Amino acid sequence: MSKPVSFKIEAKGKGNLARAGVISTPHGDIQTPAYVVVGTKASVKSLMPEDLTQYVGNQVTLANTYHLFLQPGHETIKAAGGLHQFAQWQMPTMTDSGGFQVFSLGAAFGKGVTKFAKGEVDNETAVPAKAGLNVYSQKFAEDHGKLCIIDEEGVTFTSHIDGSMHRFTAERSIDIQHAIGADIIIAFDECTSPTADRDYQKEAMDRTHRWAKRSILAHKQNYEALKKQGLYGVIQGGQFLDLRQESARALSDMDFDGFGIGGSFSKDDLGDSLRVVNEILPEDKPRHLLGIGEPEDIVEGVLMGCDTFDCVAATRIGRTGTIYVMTGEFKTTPCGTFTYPVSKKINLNNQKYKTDHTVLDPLSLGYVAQKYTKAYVAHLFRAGEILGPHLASIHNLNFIVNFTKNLRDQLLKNQ
RNA sequence: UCCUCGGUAGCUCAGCGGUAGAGCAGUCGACUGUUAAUCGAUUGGUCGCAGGUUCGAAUCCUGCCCGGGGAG
Repeated sequence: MSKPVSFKIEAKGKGNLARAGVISTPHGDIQTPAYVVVGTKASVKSLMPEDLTQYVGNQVTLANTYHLFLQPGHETIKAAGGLHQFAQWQMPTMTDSGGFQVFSLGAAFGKGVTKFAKGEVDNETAVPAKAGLNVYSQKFAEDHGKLCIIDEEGVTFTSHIDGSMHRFTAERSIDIQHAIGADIIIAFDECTSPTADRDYQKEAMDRTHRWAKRSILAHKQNYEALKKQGLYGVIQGGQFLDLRQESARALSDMDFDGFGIGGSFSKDDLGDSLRVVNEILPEDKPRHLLGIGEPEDIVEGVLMGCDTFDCVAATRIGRTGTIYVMTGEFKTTPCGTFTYPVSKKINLNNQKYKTDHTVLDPLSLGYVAQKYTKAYVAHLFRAGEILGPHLASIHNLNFIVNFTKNLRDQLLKNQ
């Protein structure tokens, strides 16, 4: 039986691990390197799927198992004919397993910790743990300091929506992802905190490996799903390179269709973490870097052998008025493989943009970037008009999708 | 004309004897497998005016000015 998800390399970087390729899925091909747009609740916040195809230009979209399980429920999506049909996502799709919520509702809950260690944890910008929570979840959070608890078998969550209790195991996550029906599904893992020590990273990694084996078994028991969906296993190990390598070796021996590289990183050695992993992973399978996606991180990721990237940054910062703009400068990577445009983030809420009648980004070819002015979009944000977040999100996604595509083009051209 | 309620930050208001606070707006910041149209920080005021009582008044008293409501 041929695999529903396969990967073919078209070009490689010289003196590094970069590669351009094609991931084939039942809903079409993904030309890599590629940026994966995040639509957690089967919705890219504020965008229609038509906006994606017309103005963003992404090839693949990712939803979240935990969120869709809680709302509207995976059975509802299955009854609708699957995620593509339900959300009108007419392109390849992925679902994340819920492993990130083990982190965001667990170790990171209310602490302002992100999966990226950047020096000290800034408690001042931490999201209040109980912000907007229902009384049941508040009680759970008071008792446990978080909304999810891990054990060997899986994870017990209290819903952040209504406080109801739920249990995720490797098998359960796979079952739910089968019902949702994305082309690429991801084994249930534990996204660890960068504040966790080595002992804990090792413990969590080993547990994730055990869950990985169980995920494969669960997947292979569903023949229908096996024909339509590819399964990725997730590398862990945190900031510890030897653990990363151990994780890569363990996962390489398992029958996955591709790999996610997850967990926490330190800003300084993201590249090293990816390199040591991708040197070990089988070359003929796609590698997805989970949740990383600032422009320079993507350059680093591609250079170190990653094929796809998803990140909420573009839509999250866009929704509150920050956009990527190109500076007009270019940088070339030390190996000479890539020359990429230097970008910066500007906050349209700043006073100076009230009267800036230049377009969002004169250097971009994006429709929104060329069509609408900073003064106009700044006005929309001040006025609380929903069109502001909408346009800024489209702009940022278009920027980062093309930024990533440009790296692919360079690999093909320099072949 | 009388009665009554009120006049505190740009706006809406809290404070009612120990020299002022909140929300919003304004200004700035953060955001990396979305608990996020979110979160954080921060600039604004001789408390309508003039007297008085008091060690001390936004707070009590008197007068005046301005606004809402009522009576005639």
